[in-house]
Amino acid sequence: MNLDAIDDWTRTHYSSRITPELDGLDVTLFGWVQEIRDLGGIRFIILQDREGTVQITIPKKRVGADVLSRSECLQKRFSIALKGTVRKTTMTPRGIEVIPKEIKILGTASCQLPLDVTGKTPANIETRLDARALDLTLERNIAVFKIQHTALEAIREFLFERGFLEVHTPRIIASATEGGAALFAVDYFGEKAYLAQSPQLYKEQLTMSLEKVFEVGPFFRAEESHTRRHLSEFVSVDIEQAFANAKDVMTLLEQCIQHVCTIVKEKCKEELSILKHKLTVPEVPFKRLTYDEVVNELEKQGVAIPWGEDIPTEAFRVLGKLHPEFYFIVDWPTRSKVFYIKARDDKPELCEGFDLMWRWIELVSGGTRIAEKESLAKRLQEQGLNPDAFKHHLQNFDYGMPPHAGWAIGLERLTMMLTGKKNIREVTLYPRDRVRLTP
RNA sequence: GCCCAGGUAGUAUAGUUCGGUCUAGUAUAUGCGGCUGUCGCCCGCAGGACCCGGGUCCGAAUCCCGGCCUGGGCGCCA
Repeated sequence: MNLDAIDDWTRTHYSSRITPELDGLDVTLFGWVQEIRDLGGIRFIILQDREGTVQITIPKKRVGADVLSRSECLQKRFSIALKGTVRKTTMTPRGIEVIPKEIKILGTASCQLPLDVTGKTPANIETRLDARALDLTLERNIAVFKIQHTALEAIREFLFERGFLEVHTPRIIASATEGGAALFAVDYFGEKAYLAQSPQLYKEQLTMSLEKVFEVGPFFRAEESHTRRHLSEFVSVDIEQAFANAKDVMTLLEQCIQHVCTIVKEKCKEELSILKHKLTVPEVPFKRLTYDEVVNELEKQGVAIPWGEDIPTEAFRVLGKLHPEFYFIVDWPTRSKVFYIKARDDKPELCEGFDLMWRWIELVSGGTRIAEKESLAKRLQEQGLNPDAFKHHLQNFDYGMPPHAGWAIGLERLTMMLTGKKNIREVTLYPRDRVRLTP
């Protein structure tokens, strides 16, 4: 098929901007054919773009020969441009339609698509991810990522206003930053290197200079996780603040979460309604449960956890039923948290780390960090890590490391909360997990 | 890594219990034809599938074994 050139055409309106008030106006639209309904003498084409759809109506006897012949060639997912006149009508749900004067065919598509692009015949997640670029054209999927975008915009706005600087730390690193999670190895000019699992040590170092920093970026965990809430590559929203402790950053966090919910609820009404998701703006402060309280609550529910142990998923699910919204878990046993979390001065067996839970899912984790070199080296050893591997990090503690604290939000998990999606891969454009490396 | 469940047209499913009218049904998608107000349009026609390999049996989509793939759960974690 011969394709048309765009020439000097430019879009005048997105589909969603066509309103009855524009009756009689000539517009130029760009987009894709989503659906064709041909009734014989009249043909309806649903034109889709990023913002929605609009009906193009072709009364066959009343349009030019060129419009007629081009419209006959159209198939689903063809990308097209058209110039036409807006017409107010009572015969479409939105009260408008566009009568084309000129159509350009800019791109074609195969006739048998791997997914139903109108979204009426739903496909399995596996089929959808295999054809993810096409899957993402569905209105309900676009809605997810518009919400994610809006959430991120709200977070940035919130942090900028409070004087945080956005930074970028290395993704390629020489050794483990946290010890625990497994790393992906990469070849770095013949040397062994790793993909970063977290910006933790770098953002801590930056509190010495930039004081308040945040970073949004992908991190990598080579865990063999096989769940609806884990990815091998995920996006973390990390902050770190000098001259602050856990209490300070917890207040910051709950305000940030509240702000995000407020903004998303306000700006994404349409998207939330497409997803049929009710978002409630949480009240602050969030509940603060201590580890001991949690263990006691769970015991009453018949779930026993030996003191000092981490809380297993099954127990979190029970906990999520008891606390169906946001809640912090604080005063964790020191030995259950990563090495850089500061122990309490009064009770060293407890630490100043916290988790922000949403129902049963860990959404954020953070805490006051150890700012003193000897304590940090000691904790490294206690956790079975080699302080020598961290000497580049440790030496910075000789140069004026301020007391500091911070947290990290799992962006995809936050998006799950905001959209009501139950599988993290739904809220990831191109998810990477134990078994998926493509597309 | 461990434990469950499952693989049927492009997509989503019925059928598998208890092997035989299954020549594998349905919806949607696709192709062709018809239709001037559809909006999950409608009507007619057509083509399109039992994951792979082995076994049991007169006979396997169905039972058995092995493999591959997928989904979910656990552990780990955000």
